[in-house]
Amino acid sequence: MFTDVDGRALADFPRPSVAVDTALMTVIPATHDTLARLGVLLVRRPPQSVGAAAGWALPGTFLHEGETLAEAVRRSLEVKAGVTGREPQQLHVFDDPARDDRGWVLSVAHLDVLSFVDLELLRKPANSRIVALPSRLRLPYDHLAIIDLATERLRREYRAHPDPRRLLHESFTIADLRAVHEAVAGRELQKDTFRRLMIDELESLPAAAEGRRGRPAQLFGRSARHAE
Amino acid sequence: MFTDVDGRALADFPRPSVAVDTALMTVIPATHDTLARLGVLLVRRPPQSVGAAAGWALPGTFLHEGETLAEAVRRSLEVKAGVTGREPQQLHVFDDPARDDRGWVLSVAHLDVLSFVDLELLRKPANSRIVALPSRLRLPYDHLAIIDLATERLRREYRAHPDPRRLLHESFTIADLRAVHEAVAGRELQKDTFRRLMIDELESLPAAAEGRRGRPAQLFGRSARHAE
DNA sequence: GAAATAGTGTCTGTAAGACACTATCGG
DNA sequence: CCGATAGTGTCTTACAGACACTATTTC
Repeated sequence: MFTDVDGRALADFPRPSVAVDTALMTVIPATHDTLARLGVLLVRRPPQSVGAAAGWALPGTFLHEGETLAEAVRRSLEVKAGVTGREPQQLHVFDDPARDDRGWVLSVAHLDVLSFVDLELLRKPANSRIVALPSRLRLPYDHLAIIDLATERLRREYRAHPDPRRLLHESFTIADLRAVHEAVAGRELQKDTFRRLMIDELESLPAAAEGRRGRPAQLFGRSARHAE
Repeated sequence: MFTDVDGRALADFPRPSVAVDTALMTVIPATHDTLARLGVLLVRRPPQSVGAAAGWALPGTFLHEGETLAEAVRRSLEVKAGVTGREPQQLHVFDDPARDDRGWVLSVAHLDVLSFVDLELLRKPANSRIVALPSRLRLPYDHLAIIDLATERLRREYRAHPDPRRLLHESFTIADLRAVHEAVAGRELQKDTFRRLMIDELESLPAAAEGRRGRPAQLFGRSARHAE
């Protein structure tokens, strides 16, 4: 039986193509009649794609030589959507040998997060769109599974700490923070419980929010201890 | 500037070698003067290894064509240690382009778990050893980081559920279960709290443990609801 | 009975969930 | 004053941690 050995020349083995696919998530702000919601960036698939209908997909690319996965993720976001990613995080390797009919392609799924404002300022509208989740769109390959993994990961991150991915700016009210967390969680969070859970990791600033109805809210920033 | 496109021929891109490395974890039973401890399987590195001293390492192999990562993990355990793995689980992809001086090699780290008895019955003693953790051994590549990731993952799995990786047989006492959980956690767990945490997911069997000192303990099995 | 281990009663502190109340703004 | 939003007091429930007690076996 044939078994490989560490010392054997690497060139003797057929090698897979390695791709990255990224769920670039954001929180779509509330409008007058909808709450804030989680969203994901999709890019237009090139029409010359073989074996699959043109349409929308997560941004992805093949890993280049001498490149790390995180660099490939940032490059694919830059090239496909004009967006600069921040901290791509690995989710899972999809490895079904038959998952891509163009050949043997492993895909390393990633999560990255960007604020809606940054995303809208950077992205190329002709090539990309942001869809609210959950979406009824049909996506190719394992892209729906990637979005589910990304959502789950993000929810866990946001469960016990204030805006760990920094979707908000330096100062914000607890109501702002709660709206973001509710969008990520996909459900309403009780205001008193939420406040008590987060307050320990926030630092109150010597200012209050202006230009809103009702009692002005205290502004907060991330406390030094938890700002990382 | 050169940018790849999905439809471009895959063969045009240089491809990395893809390896798997596995932390095959077990719980080393208690002896008369030591508590049960977490252990990991190491295999002897082939002497012809280039660029690194021969010694001990996690079992690993290169991914073969048409193979899934989990299959490669099982094959590497079989070939390198004579052991049949069960449910390899991905931990992380190590992707530093310079991490392996033999060339461009990505490594997908995995975790698998096997009971000590099964492991000792199967493994080839000349090629492999089981070391208790934490270990002071120097290991090549990212293998120490893999072991840390594996330990952390296993600890989370064992925090709130009875023996999810089935290191114990069908029936066991709560003391047996606690010994395993203490080995995984790396610290003592209080017996009353532990019992109350686990009891809901256990089913008491119509038998008691025999051949031990003191009051015989109730035997339990996994309750149907939580057996998965 | 003594030693050893199994199993339980119960107190305390913490924290989530829930509800209702008070506080402070614009108009 | 009213409407609106911010922020808090407090009750209930659950549960982890801790301690001490009872229970049942072997020797």
